[in-house]
Amino acid sequence: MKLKNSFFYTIREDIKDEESVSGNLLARSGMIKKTSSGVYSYMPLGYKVLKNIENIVREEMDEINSQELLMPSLIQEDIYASAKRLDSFGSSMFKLKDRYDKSYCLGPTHEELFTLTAKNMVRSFKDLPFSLYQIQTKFRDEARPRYGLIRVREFLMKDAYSFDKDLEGLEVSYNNMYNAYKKIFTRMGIDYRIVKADTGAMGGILSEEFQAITDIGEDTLVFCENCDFSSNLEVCESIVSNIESAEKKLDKDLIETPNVKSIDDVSKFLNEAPSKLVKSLIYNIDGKLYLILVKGDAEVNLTKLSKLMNTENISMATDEEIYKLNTVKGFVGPIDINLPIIMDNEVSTMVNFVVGANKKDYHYKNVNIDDFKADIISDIRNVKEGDMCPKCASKLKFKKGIEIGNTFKLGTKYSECLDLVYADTDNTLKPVVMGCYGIGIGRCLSAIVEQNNDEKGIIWPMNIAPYKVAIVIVDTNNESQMEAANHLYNEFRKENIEVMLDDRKERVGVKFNDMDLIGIPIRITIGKKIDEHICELKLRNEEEINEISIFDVLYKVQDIIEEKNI
RNA sequence: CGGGAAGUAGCACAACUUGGCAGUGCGCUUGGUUUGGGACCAAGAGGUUGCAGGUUCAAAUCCUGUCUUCCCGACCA
Repeated sequence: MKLKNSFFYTIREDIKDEESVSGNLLARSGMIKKTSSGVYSYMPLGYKVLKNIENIVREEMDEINSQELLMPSLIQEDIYASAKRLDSFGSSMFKLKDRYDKSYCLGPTHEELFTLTAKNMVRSFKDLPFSLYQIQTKFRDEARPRYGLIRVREFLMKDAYSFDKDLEGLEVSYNNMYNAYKKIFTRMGIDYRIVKADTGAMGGILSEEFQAITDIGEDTLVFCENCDFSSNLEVCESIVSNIESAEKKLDKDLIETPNVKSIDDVSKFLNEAPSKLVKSLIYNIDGKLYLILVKGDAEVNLTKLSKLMNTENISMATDEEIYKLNTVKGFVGPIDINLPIIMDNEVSTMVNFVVGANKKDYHYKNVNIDDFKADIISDIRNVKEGDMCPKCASKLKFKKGIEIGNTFKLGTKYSECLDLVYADTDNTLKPVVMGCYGIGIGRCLSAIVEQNNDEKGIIWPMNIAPYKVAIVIVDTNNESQMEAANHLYNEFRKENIEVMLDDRKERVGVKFNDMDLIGIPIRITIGKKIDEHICELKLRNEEEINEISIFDVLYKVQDIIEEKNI
């Protein structure tokens, strides 16, 4: 592409509306443009990057014999009713009506449609296994879009689905996909980790997430310092350690704690560590109130609580609901309260602890678990950094990540709901065993930028860059420079090397800064020394500038591209 | 959905408190001087101050409503 006479712009100052590094750099480099909250256009340069990402995905999907197709975005709403997902997606589904008042939605995910599609073909065990995928726009009405392309309401997703006759088959398909994903993210140059995750609205047997490591990540990931254990915080099992050995005091003490409400306040007021207190929270679980107990320095894990109680309908009790109970907000405790109690298993290791007295301005000291009755005792807390690894008992540490891919062993959830069955060798009808596998294309793009940038702009990995080479002409009025640059440009094009020719009538500093901002990996500068057949070669991620003969440039560039391509 | 902030030229912002010609920097146009890391001088173009209503002789400024965007939280594959 020749920059003169093309659609190309950059923005010099920070964009007020884009706080995240990736969102800001992508907007400033003229790659994306927001049209409304969580909805973006890809400009020519950004679209080239997007296609490069898509192509890596396509190549690796082809490699494992997954076939591409394309489904609609406009979908009759009742398709989602069959697997009871109208509720689980609920308000995050974009809904609309046609002129006959029939209900449609913009598809948030496509398990149902793919399952129905498979029914067109699957009759017998001989038709299995196979896998299908698409790269298509998904719509989710996010409560709060943020961080540029990372959490958006309309986004490109690669979603793949595998169809097998049994769990052994699924295991093979799943592993194929899993390995393909590893190759895909490695080729994109993303620093990622794989963690165990919640199956959420997808349902099924197993979920693993591919997480790009970055500080603005919305997920907290748990790793072991010693072994290969990894998990998303929301499903990470907590191990009970540090059983307190002090002797139990027989009598609890009622103590006055005027206006001392939060764990922090109580801890300071009594000069006791938060780990000597028990946090009492009232939750509304499926319409019924429960008292939840965790150690003072622990957090309740809603995913675990939700699984334990087998419902997604969980929220903190409202002030109104608490007001009706025989307790006072800020002084809630397990003693003499008329609520079923769900206690975290770590609380059972505590002795002589502090709880609210269900009475304004009072707490109990020296309380022990014999002083009340817990109805359910289970792991309902988040692990903390430094806690014991569930696998090897070493210490756990945290990192932040962006979920860029997710793989699910779905099992037969959808095939049973939608009657996708096959005749087995014994002529009995069995449900097809499915897996589903997603990659957020736009999120990959953002994650790459989050991980690859400096104060000057984006540093694209070779495989992703919109153009691999930028030829910068120092003086566009100089005929020999123009001629040499154009000649080189044509040479590159002949060799199918994606090249950008900066032939704009700008000062050279402007061109250098623009090429740095948009992150082109290789820069060739054609300047004064062109009369001696010398030009300059500089890599975006290195400081050094090398003078080389114009006749060697093509081969040198080919070498660099080959070396950096994965 | 709860809390906070903000909407003024393509971008970033000032003027608002105390109502009185709509401003600055970058970018853009023209001319000139420059020319290897975001040049300089001069002259210009560009605005329904988010939108609607109200108060007033007069509203970017005060009042009411509304829309939009961002941040923290809730929610979320």
